[in-house]
Amino acid sequence: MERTIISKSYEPKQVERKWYEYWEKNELFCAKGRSDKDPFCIVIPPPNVTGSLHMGHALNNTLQDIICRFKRMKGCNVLWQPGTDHAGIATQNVVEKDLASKGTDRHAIGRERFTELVWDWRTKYGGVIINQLKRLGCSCDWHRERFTMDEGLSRAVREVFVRLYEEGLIYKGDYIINWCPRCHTALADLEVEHEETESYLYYIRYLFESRDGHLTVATTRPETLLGDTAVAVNPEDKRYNGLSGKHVLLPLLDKVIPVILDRYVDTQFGTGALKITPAHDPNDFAIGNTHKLDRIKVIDENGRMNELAGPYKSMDRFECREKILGDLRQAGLLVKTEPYLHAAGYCYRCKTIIEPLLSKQWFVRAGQLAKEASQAVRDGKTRISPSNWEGVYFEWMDNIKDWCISRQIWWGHRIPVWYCEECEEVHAVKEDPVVCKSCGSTRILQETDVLDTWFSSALWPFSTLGWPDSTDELETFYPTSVLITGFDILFFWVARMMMMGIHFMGDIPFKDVYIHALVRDAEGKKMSKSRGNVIDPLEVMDEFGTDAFRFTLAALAAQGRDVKLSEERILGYRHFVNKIWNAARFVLMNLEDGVNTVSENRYYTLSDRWILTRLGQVSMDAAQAIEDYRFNEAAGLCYQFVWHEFCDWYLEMAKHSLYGKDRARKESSRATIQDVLMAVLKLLHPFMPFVTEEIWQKLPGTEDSIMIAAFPERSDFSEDKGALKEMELLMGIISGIRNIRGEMNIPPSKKLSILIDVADKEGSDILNRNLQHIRVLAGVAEVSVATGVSKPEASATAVFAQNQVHVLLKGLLDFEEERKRLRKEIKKVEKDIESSNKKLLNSDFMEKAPAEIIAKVKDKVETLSLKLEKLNQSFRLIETIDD
RNA sequence: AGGCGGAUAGCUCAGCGGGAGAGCAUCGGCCUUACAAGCCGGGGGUCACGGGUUCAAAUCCCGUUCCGCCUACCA
Repeated sequence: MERTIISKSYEPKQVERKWYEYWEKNELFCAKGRSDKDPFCIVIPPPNVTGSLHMGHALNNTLQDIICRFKRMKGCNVLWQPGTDHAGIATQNVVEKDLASKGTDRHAIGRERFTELVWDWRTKYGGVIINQLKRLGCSCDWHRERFTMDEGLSRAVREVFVRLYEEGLIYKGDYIINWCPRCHTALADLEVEHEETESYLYYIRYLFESRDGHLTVATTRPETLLGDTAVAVNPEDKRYNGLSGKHVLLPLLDKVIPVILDRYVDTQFGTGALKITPAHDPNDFAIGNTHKLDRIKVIDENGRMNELAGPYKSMDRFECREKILGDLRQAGLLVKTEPYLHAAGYCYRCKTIIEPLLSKQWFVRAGQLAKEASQAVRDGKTRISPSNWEGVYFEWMDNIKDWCISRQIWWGHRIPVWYCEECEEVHAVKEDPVVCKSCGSTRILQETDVLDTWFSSALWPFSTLGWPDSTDELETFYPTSVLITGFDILFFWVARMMMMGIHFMGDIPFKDVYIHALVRDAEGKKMSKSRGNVIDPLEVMDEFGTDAFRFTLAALAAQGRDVKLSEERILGYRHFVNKIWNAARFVLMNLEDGVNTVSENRYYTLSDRWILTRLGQVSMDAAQAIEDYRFNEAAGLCYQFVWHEFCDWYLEMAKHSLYGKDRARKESSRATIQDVLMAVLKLLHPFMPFVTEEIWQKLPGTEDSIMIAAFPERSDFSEDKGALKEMELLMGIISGIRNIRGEMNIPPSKKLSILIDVADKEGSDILNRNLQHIRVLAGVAEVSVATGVSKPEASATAVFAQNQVHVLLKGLLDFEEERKRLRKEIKKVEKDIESSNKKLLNSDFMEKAPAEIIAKVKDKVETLSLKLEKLNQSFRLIETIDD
């Protein structure tokens, strides 16, 4: 590797691609099927093949990568299992759109040709998101990349389907489902989005069969009255006493339908009379079942009225609504129309209004599966954090409904069920059959529906590891360590993986689930294309660099809080990246001429001992924060430590040795700043893989990637409490002088003379050993340290602990300024003392507060009182002096 | 409708029982040979409002207001 002085600022673009290729080429992301190391495994939430990297992906995968890189450096055999999801409806939509632009459609070219085209599309574009993840630095084991429709996963899907079918956990049944007339498929309840929609509530008169009166019902969907098979009222509703057994005439069709009683009806809403259309409304369907009503389907799969709609046949559902309203008006049956706001269901893919339709669909019986999945979390086998999501999970699991798994599209796993046309036998089989197993007929037809996309992703944690075969990977990595995902797919995906994993593997799919926040826009809105409020992560990476972007995401990823991304914040962290770059530049410049590493007879200065101690502490704290998924805290610790301790104090103090005449110290210091920098790089690497690798490789003696370096441990650094204490004093004194300089507006070019009145021998030794640091860091020319000196008249004074620093300002001191400054300080200290004293005078506090708190407060008052006394002395001395 | 979360410095947000914090912005002083994407210093907050628990509340509990999200079968 080239070891030259590096440029003044960090240029991410040139660097990122280079190192990613290097990592891949050297197989640093590869996991071992068998290994002595502790296994650590994350399965990626597979992005849709149609996907393009958005903020959600960026956050999700950054967090995963941080943990994976961290665990690798901690010595684990890490498998980050990547792959993509075939995303049935989404992908089919993309290809259909393409066909439409060519003036054709899927029906014209047929199922076989169409799926071929989708596969072609996938080959051509399916890698886009993968490359974007690489851009983000994701350290997935790409050799193991899987696709939910590849051969192995398809085999797993069939195995699961057939076994569930044989166990009676999959069935086909009549049900009212959410139908998207545009996508032409059933949608699960979860795939329906509810949005407040302005509509009208129509009051329609249903005459009694005897024509001696009427009932008025309120509805938002008058067109469905064609399929009405009853009108329901609440049995408790006094207005409708004695209606039991009566019949009414369906308006326009004059069909006789019964009035039924059902407690479901809300007496407060509308007129308290509810029309029942079992074939086109989920609630009506349920009521229809209890009252054994006919189900008359009047709207077809295209959203048009069918032959049962009589005169309205083949009209569009909305067109029909207008026509019916007109006819009702004419017949005098439309009583009134009120504007009405209600939540209408929309297809989550294409935003078409959902039509509840009666149809035959395949279902997974979810009850028992959910119970076990729920229990596993109650037993603590799988922990969900932040823990409030456990409640949400239980709520869902305990009220679960059967899962509609069939979709009427062509792209997906075709349901492995064959119908025999001769004996009407139904077979669910793993291998495509040639003849009917029962009667031997060759006239067998496969089910045309495909499975819900989530069916295959539910198997992801074990299907990707080789199931149903027994493999080393399953043996080593199942259950996986942690699943990291957004809460938006807690039900879609996490819950179902739990059910399937427990059922088929006999064990939970992951030990931890970490639910992170959603990235939102400035108003807290979910970013979405349709809203036009997306910030493109690729553009952000272009502008600020990937490391800055990743660090921003980590720093903002506080548990349980949404991330509202701002460019300013990213800019701030780009500065941080640059700061690291320049710290490295400084180290490299000092290493350049000659000796690089001194391993023996190292001379450790105070600042060396201090920074090494701090490194141990920070490394431990940061590691623990990552382990606990407190990414923002880990990032914050690193930021604070690297910038304000490593750069601002340590490197500045190291200059003394580095620029000094003492050859041995100089070389020793060179070695130590390199050691410290290397530890800092390792600490930061999980967050900022690129810049840390770039610098790492420029340092002497680093032929291997930083990826395989060991993450700093506390035990790597000796803990020197004395160094912490000494530095505290030194920093306090220096800060005191700087504060006076700042407040007095004394430019740094003006060197100061100071007199330090030190409390004890120990302090005086410490300061005397470090006079040079005081000179350089505080801009002091003359300094003397003594005990019990009196304050020179023309001086400004700072008090730290029990020490006083007098800055001599002969002829310079603006006494009024200094009085102001001291008064401010005195006031602050007095206020502090007062509030603490109040506590000490409170007998309840003294009785009930823990001893250590009381001791702390006492100690504080004592220290502050001494400080106050010294400040007052200083103040009195100049109190009456005029300029 | 129910559930969940939020309200802290001008802005974006940490902190969630014992000294009000960060980044950005702002003000003052500095081109001090790693970094002006920088260095040094300062100012700025009845921690939404009202109650309560506690020796002690930004932090826990109840209520109010305003915001956001999720779930839901009021046609």
